[in-house]
Amino acid sequence: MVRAPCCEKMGLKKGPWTPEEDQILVSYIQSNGHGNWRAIPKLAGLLRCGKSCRLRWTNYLRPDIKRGNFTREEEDSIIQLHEMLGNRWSAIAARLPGRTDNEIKNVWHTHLKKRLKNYQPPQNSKNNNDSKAPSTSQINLKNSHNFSNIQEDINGPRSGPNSPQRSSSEISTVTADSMAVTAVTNGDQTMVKQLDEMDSSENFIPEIDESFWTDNLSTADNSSFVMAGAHEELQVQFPFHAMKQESVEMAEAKLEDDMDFWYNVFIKSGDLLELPEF
DNA sequence: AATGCGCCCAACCGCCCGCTC
DNA sequence: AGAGCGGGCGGTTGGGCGCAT
Repeated sequence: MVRAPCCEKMGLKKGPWTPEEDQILVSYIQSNGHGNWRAIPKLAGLLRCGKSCRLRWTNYLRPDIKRGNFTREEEDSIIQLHEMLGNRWSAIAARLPGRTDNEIKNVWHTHLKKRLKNYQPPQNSKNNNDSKAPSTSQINLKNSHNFSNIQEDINGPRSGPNSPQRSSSEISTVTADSMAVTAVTNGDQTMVKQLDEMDSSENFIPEIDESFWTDNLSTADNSSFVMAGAHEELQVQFPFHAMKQESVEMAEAKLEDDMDFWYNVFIKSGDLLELPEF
């Protein structure tokens, strides 16, 4: 099947959007939502193709988009996520609330590739395909920057003006001997399985399969949420709402504020764990 | 002041995938 | 089963801008 090129948009406008067009699109979507992108231009009275409308909305007009320069922490996260996910920009964007795949792609090509160029990899890197990138085991996301970001994301303001404040949220971390456990919930139910409660003589790696996510993320029973330990490998933390690839507000509404889950994904160096899609 | 050059980023293009009929 | 369609994704483009000469 050969799809007709988007040249059915003959006579339709291309190029930069004007403020007037933006206004029309925003007000239409705000009052009607976007059901069928292809139908939107007609219904809204825009001389654009539906695809152009969708891109304009998702990359620029969406209210939950975080504008402005990327922080160093965000850039570090992108580098790390790119290491894990490759050029899957949408997957990376899903883990960086408020940032779009297009934006991340641009930042990667304009800034981050240069940054990595200056990085001298250790000799005999086993991965010669991208020898300029740091190896997984050389980056530890679990640093103060990331935790301050997490705290900020939960308590605002970066989650957006409409996000509920969670003054009682807290993050607990326990680290010892390169093992760590982290859990975040709202309210007083912070559940941290202390390392000393685990059998630290073993490398405690949870069995993570499809049922792990559904069993643990869909329940309001925090106590059943199993946090994982890891040995010397990298730890990556993702917000639950980001995993769901939805806006903070949407995800929070869906969860009905039952809880926030931040969880660790432990990845063996060179043995990447594919994150489940929700 | 004029010109050239490189960078940035919004927008586009083409392809793929999943759903519906 | 497969055609048709909408939506999503990654790669690419080109206009605007700032800086250097």
